[in-house]
Amino acid sequence: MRMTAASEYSCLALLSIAESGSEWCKRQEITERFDVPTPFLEQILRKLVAARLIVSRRGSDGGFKLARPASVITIAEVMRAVDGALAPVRSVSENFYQPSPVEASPGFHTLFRRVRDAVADILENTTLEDVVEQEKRIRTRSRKSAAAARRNPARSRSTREQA
Amino acid sequence: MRMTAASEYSCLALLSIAESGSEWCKRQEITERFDVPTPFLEQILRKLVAARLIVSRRGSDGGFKLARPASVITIAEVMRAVDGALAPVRSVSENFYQPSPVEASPGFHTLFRRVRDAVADILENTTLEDVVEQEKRIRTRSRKSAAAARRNPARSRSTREQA
DNA sequence: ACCATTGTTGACAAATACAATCAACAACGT
DNA sequence: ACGTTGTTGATTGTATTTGTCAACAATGGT
Repeated sequence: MRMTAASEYSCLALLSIAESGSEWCKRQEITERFDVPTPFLEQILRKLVAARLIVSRRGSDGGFKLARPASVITIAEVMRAVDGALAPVRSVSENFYQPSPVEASPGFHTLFRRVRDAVADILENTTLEDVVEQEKRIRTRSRKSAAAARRNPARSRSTREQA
Repeated sequence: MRMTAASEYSCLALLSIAESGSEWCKRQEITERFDVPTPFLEQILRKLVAARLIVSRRGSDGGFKLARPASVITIAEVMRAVDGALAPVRSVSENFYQPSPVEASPGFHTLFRRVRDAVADILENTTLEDVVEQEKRIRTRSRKSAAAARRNPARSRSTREQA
């Protein structure tokens, strides 16, 4: 019930690219920031280009940019482009249907359909922009709490959790 | 983002076993009903026994029974016993935590955590009994609609969907 | 025109996980 | 004792995942 490393990396790559804004984001920026094996990242970026989520430019000032604003790229699209179906079993997939054993059981079929819908509901309604915003908020918050911790170490979260 | 064939089969196996009630359900019943490769089913049943979800008895009147009432076996337990984590990435798993790349992004980490919670929420709160009940209801309904279809083929669902 | 930089492509290889199989064995009921 | 049924461990084939490589193509700067 899990996604592949490739789709994890693709998320991180898109984060870097999104944060680069109108600048061309180089592969190297991504591999350095997130420690992704370079040639593996190549493949992943290829898929993202093929899926028209990003565009690329070669040359000394080349790199990658989002093909459309982050606000209209859903994470569901990303996952589908890289991993395929969102559904736990192929037989309940909307976009990648294939027969599978659970079809023999209406009860389980319904259940897994609900799971698929729950996952899809989240990922369809979360855009890359949402994630970038969330990312900013959390980074700001942790800078603040780090500052607070320096002022008063006794009350800080990490100190408490040592206990 | 999908579960394995093994956990699909394990669901079907548990359905058969649950429906057998206090009777011992034989392996053969399961393989015949759902067309599961027999020796593969062995392995799966082993895991279910090891996870103490079912108990077994050898001998000419042997077979498998639920280890506890279907009403206190959640599908989440089943999936964990056979497939491991419910989470899309190991780093957001409650029961099978392991480091994984997305940890480098608080934004995505939060998102995938939400996905995990949504899935867990469904599977933790659905018992095997719920599925069996659902199964009965749907079978009754389709018998009724089959009867209805015989009375008035023009309005039946399957006829409409041919269009 | 040339060069360094950067992305593109396709093929390839290693590692892992998945799915399936088998044979010898152990318990149980009659 | 006998047949039935589950148990165990080892093993195998295959697909997928993950990672690598080398040759190539475009771009910008000099």
